[in-house]
Amino acid sequence: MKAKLDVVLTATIDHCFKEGLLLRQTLPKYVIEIPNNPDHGHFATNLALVLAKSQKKPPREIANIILNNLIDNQNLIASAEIAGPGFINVMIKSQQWYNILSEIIRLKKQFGRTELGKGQKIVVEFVSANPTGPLHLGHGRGAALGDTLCRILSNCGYDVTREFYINDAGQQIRILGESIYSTFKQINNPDYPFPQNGYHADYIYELAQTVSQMADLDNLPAEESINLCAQKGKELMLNDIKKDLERFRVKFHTWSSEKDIHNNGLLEKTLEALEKKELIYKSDGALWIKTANYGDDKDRVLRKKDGQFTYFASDIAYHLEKRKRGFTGAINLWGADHHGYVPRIQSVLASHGIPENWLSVMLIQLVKLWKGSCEFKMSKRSGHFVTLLELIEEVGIDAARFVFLTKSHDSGLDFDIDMVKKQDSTNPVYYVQYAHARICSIFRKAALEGILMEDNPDNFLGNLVLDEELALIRALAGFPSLLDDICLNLEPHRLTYYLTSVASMFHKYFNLGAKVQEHRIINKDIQLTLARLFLIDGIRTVLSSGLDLLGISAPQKM
RNA sequence: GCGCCUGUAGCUCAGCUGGAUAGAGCGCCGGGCUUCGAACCCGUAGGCCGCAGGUUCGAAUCCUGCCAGGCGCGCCA
Repeated sequence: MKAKLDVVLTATIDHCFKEGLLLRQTLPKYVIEIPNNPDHGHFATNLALVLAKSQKKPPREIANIILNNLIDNQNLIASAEIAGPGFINVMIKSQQWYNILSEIIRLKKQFGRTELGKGQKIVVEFVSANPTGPLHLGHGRGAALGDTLCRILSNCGYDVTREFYINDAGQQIRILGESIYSTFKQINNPDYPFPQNGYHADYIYELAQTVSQMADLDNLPAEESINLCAQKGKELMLNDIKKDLERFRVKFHTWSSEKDIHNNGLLEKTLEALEKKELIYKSDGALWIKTANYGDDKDRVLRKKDGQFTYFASDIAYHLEKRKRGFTGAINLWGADHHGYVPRIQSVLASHGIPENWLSVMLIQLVKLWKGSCEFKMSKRSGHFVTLLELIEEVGIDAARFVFLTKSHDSGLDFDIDMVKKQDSTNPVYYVQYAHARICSIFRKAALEGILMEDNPDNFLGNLVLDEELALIRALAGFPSLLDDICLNLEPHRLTYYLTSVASMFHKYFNLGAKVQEHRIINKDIQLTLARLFLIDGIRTVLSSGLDLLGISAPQKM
């Protein structure tokens, strides 16, 4: 609808240029927005305000010229007026809104699908937890945000690949092996030394139990046992991670392994290519890459003096490989503690002529845990953390996802454990789900009363004349463009606010019937009843689609 | 010291990318079920949008400088 109105405005301005009513110029940026205050119309535009300077006329005068020359071929506009300093407030004809509701009812869950990303192939890398321990709350936030973003991108026509990058090549896997092995040895020998920086936690003990049943750790050479513990521990951990993610309704298409990059020669090939581009050099016995020329603070080491590759080296290979796989765009969801790596990796991409906007990095600020007024410090090494699994067992998947998804990713998140535990019926997710269940219940009631739904809504919708009804239709109409906005700005959290607001409008509307018989959805006037049933059917469709995109269930009863 | 993020109601957070009277949930106080689901609705109280300048018709939003908090600045992973 906004787009249709924009057509009207540009046609009008064009007309004014031709007639010499306005000086010909390129249009400055203006907005068409939905005003907070319903008195300001369905849409408001600042077009006249932004034109004032270059036209050298007062904004209200320009607004007047525009309104006197409106080219409204599609017959959208019911009325339009000038307000305040020069806003143009526009009311759209009710019939236009009925048409949209009719479309929602016809399209059902297809409504809201858009083609914004048509032809674009993007890879979204998220979670990417080290397989050295179970997923904790921070991973949960990344998982919920990444998964929902992927769902919305797919909905909007993007071809999305969900990817988990496994850091399975470094020192931390070695430490995992040592921790498991030492824990095993300590069962019979409490004095057996434990590695410095080792992981102290219950899950290590469980891994030690499992691995010791798979192999005779006591009679193998220590080194061999440690390798085995590392290998098996990693596999078991990764399995757990996959299981937890699936439980959390998060799926991946590809699991990309850092170790593979080392083993399959990709790293060497990448180095050769960098060499050809004269991007690397040797210094102090180490191998360096010139990132400083492309926006980084300084050059970085690829291979250390001791011959080991840095984490950054495989990261470069990984990202350049992603580019080669033909993606038109890439999105990484990283913990905010990795923000220092953004200019680093961007500079490597820049050195290959890859534009900066090819890779978007969403930095997810840390989740801080509180217990009452005390901060609950999490650490894998100390074994002191709250796992994702514990959270979903405590509050349920729907509630957990909703909490993560109501926060913007770049704002830190304080999570009070005690609050979360009691967030059963006070969690806002139930508010949205309740609206859906309530609508389903009304349809059950209607069926009991023998009301038969008609196929074609168009003969009935004209009965919807209450402000609340028209406001609801307008809110539903904004669903597709909201989803597009979310894709363009990478802001999945906005969907939760939208759904909460639609649910709120519905609950208010429903409650009108408590006081006034005629305002009930099922009432004595069958024509009106059918119209209202069509309306709430449309609401149900949008709520259900929206909840799907959040990975949250839309219950028929609760 | 440098860089990124944050600072909005008692608490947790939104604020549609510069718009008109700044919002929600929770919490507090009060009201509403003999008929469509009270997991709901209605009302009251609660704000120097961290502070100070600047940009303009117009600033929570953009710019500069401070203040406070978080996180990073390795030939660690």
